[in-house]
Amino acid sequence: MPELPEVETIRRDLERRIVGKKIKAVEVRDKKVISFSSVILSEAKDPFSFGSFLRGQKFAKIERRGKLLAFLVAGEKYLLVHLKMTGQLIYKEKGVRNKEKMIAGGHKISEYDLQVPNKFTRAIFIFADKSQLFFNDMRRFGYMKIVDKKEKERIWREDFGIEPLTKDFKFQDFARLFKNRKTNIKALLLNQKLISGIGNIYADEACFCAGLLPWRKVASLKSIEIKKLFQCISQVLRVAIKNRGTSFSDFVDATGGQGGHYNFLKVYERAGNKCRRCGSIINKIRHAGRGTHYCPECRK
DNA sequence: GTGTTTGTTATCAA
DNA sequence: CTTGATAACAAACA
Repeated sequence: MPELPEVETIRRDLERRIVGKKIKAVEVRDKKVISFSSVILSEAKDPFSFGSFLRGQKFAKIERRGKLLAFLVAGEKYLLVHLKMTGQLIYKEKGVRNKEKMIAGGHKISEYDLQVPNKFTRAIFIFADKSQLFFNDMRRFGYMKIVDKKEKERIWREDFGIEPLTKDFKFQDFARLFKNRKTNIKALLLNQKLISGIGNIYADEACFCAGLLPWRKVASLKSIEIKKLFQCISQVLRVAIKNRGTSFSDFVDATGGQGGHYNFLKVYERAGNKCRRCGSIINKIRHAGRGTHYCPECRK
């Protein structure tokens, strides 16, 4: 599951590799993952394909909001890319076998990740220098969508809450989310309209870091606990980015390599193992329909 | 055949 | 109107 650290890792990987390169061709293997905003469609004089829209253009920069990527193209249009659960963006230079980079690490990575294209490749971008970008998605939840600047900015403004790791991530704004709300900590952290980019892995990790049980009602938190959680979110996300994200099922970075954060996780996917802080056994329950990991002892 | 995995949205309830 | 809780979706794997 690519969350903020994984998507940011991909963004950085791709920015230095594909920005400025001319798009020579686009191969769409699965139309389900492609769409256009209605404004784009109404602007078009003639019906056009995804490929003909992007051909000859360049990605000028790559932005990220939460788990969503936006590739800027000419005419202030954006290609939005959401990887949802199993999406991948894998860049490959001509003649380079990504397979050779896929060494060690080993956490249940599918054999299909070892080579591109594969049967889950939904679209391929071919650049003028013969390098290629593969959009893979086993489950087909992910999407690529062309939108105009206005729509992109509306999404940036309305669909996402506070962006962690930016100057807009201020304690006062974060603490305000806890007022007059009947929900629990984990549901709040997973709500993209309140705070962007946190998914199941880092929600559990942030709660553990703060010594808080994920199902606690947010209204019951003392100011000092909210402060701790606020600091933990930044810390947990920063370290995960530094380690290039967590790979345990499908995530690979933009070169097809695994993230290095798996072995640093404190609770996620560690049920039955000893807590790295206190030595008791990490537990896992189902909360709000999601696997939720916690240490029964490490909490204030 | 069954249960499990989760990001997001749809739907219904309060 | 807002908010919250839950189901549904997708597809592969153990």
